[in-house]
Amino acid sequence: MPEPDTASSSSADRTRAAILGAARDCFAETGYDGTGLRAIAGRAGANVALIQRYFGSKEGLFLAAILPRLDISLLLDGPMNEFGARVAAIMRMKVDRGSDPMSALLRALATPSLAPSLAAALSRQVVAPLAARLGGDEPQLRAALILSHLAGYEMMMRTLQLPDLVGAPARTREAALATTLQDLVDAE
Amino acid sequence: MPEPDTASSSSADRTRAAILGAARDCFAETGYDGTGLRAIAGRAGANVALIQRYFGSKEGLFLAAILPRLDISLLLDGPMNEFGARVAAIMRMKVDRGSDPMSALLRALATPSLAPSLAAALSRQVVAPLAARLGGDEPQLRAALILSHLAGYEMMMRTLQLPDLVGAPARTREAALATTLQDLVDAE
DNA sequence: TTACAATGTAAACATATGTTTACTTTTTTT
DNA sequence: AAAAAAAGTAAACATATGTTTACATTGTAA
Repeated sequence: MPEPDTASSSSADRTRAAILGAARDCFAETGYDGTGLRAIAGRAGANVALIQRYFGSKEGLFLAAILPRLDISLLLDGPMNEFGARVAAIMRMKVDRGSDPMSALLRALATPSLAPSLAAALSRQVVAPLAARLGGDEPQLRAALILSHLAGYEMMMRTLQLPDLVGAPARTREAALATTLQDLVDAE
Repeated sequence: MPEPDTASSSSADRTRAAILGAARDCFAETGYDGTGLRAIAGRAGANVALIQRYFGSKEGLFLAAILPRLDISLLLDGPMNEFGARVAAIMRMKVDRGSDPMSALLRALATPSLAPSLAAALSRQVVAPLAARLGGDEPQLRAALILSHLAGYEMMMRTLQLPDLVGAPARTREAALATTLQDLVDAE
């Protein structure tokens, strides 16, 4: 019984990983409801039934593909008095490649059946680590508001592509984003 | 050929209105993808085929039900130096009844096919009127950021019900929301 | 009352969905 | 090499979807 949990190995692990990767791409591009299991399987070069075998259900696949990638350590890597500018810069770099977990998660926020799982994961993996780096009062609330602002910003920028936002000068837009985020970090 | 465009009248206008109302409720509760036309028709006490007759398609019904209700004049009714507090208060009152266009629209932001229509409507009916009341530089951008923040806030509060947000003291939460919004209004 | 258009109804259509079943091929173990 | 487990495949299942068609009912005008 070989059990290479994290490392990769023969066949099963390869297709498992291929399915996970294809799922991340599809969910990010067309959302949770808009993605069919056959599209994922086709993209992964695997059979549809293998999704059920390895992940139990569509929801199980989504959670397995997205939740482990919810990591904000990159955003927290540095002094917190530069948090706003740092996050704004990282957001700019991620605009091109839309297959990341952030896009997939944003598009899944509107799916009621996923809400409980996503809320718990965001609270534990995003809000909690961020709040731990915040001083002042109500760090959890302020961390949640930072997440809210980023979620709204990314949704308007990527999913909706609101012209008033995407059409604004990049420097001005990023400066405004950085200011709002930093204000939430520095709130008394 | 009676054509009572805005006013109401016999039969056809009544069921038309019933379908619109039921659509608003359903879309707000279960989202765009999660709502079936049969659910709307049943709630309206009408036949499914009438939806096609009166609104052409599911997308046509959604747009007809939501877009005309996108009105922020209530938020703009008052001095702009109290904008943040005013909006925060209004948001609190709307938490209970979730059948309003805002909930429906939030849940539809993730549906790619609706994005172009929604972006145009939000830009024209929300961002533009708000920007017209803002002084300073880049009023359009700042208006779009205000909308983004509200969208993220409402999504985390209602759809996701993020515990760090809904569990925070109401007064503190609303004060923080008001501050962020007012800062965007007053930005230099 | 007879025509005609408006309104409403029931059923079928075509398709897509997530999931399951039965089976074949490949790999590993004995 | 024979047996057993693992991995992969193809097809069916049950259901739900948006949409369309053909038909019945109602209301109105001639």
